[in-house]
Amino acid sequence: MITVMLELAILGFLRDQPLHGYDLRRRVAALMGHVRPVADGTLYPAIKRMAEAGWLTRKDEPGTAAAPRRTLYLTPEGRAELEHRLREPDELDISDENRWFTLLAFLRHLDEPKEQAAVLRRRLAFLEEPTSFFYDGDRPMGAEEFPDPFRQGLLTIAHATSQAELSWLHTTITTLETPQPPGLA
Amino acid sequence: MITVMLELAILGFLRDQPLHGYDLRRRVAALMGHVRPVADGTLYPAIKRMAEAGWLTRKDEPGTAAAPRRTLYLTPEGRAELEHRLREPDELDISDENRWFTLLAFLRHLDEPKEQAAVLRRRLAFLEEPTSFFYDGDRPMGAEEFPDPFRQGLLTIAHATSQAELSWLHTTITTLETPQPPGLA
DNA sequence: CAAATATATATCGGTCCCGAGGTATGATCA
DNA sequence: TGATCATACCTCGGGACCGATATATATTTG
Repeated sequence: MITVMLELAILGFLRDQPLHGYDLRRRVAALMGHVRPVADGTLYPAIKRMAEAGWLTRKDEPGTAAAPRRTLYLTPEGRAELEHRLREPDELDISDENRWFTLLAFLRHLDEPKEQAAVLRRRLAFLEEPTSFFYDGDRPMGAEEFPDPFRQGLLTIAHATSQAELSWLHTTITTLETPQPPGLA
Repeated sequence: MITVMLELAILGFLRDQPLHGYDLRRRVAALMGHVRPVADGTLYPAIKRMAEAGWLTRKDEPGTAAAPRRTLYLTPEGRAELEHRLREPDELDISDENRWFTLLAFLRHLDEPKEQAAVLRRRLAFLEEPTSFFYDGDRPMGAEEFPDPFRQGLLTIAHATSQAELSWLHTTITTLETPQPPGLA
């Protein structure tokens, strides 16, 4: 599960600029450290695996720093992979919440506002499904299942979260789909 | 990581009433299925492990249903373990968000409102720390790190979530700590 | 009547992932 | 000058977890 988020983050950061592993580690920690910490024993094997898949190349740079660095460059294949993963997210559900946030963090790498809006619309469609969250089948999980104030609180918080995201999605999609008058700055 | 949430849920459900494994499975799925699905290969070993730890006992009931049931009963040791875990949550951070919600779902099992409020206060203290979420050390992660509208949206949603929880915590703590006039209802 | 589905419990192989440790150098500080 | 820390990369053992599978019966559906 972490692999999917981590690989997306690596592809996204390397599209911004070439980085060496240690630097990448810092950025990944800043992005998802509080949500899901990533260990060295996960990061470095991921880099190796992705290099073998041809999504990035490694160039040794001895003498640059304290220890020998291996700078990582995104290949055209890696760039294509990133864009594929942004365009065709295969899961948008709650159990993959972290993954959705990671995707959001790199959605700017799809150049077309129309494409960006299309991805947001998919998330919106998912959130608006009555089967999404706190539903069991088609029956909402309400009073009976959550009789005490603490479970009620859980529902309250979940509802507020979902409302916040929905309203953000609506305004952002509108903005993205409003055609920009050409010739302006 | 799932172990902690799952065991808490099992202890909590069994404090309500004895259940057999399949029933427990349904309830666990209803509670955390959308957040984090739990496989059979995780649930049944957990039951076994917890029985060996002395937190629950199993009683075979042949002929009750299609297949032979093994009804699960919480032992006094299991009950003590549950209350210990509710009273002394060792982690309340974001990476353990699911765990916090699971704890909330069973907090009613601490009988004293004062004790319930104490746990909420700890969560409140954590959320109000400036080092909590979207902070890197003591520097808030703001404009520079999240330059595009999508990362801004991430911040917006996270902020709304946190505000919703904070306001709920404040009112609930106040209610819990308001002494009930004796002799009513 | 046959097939499919739901009930019900459990094991096992294999993968994913983390924590700990290993290696090495430059910088900082007492 | 010696200790300690930050930089920098990587491996390995082991535990947690999932998916698949096995088994067996009652009920529903075609």
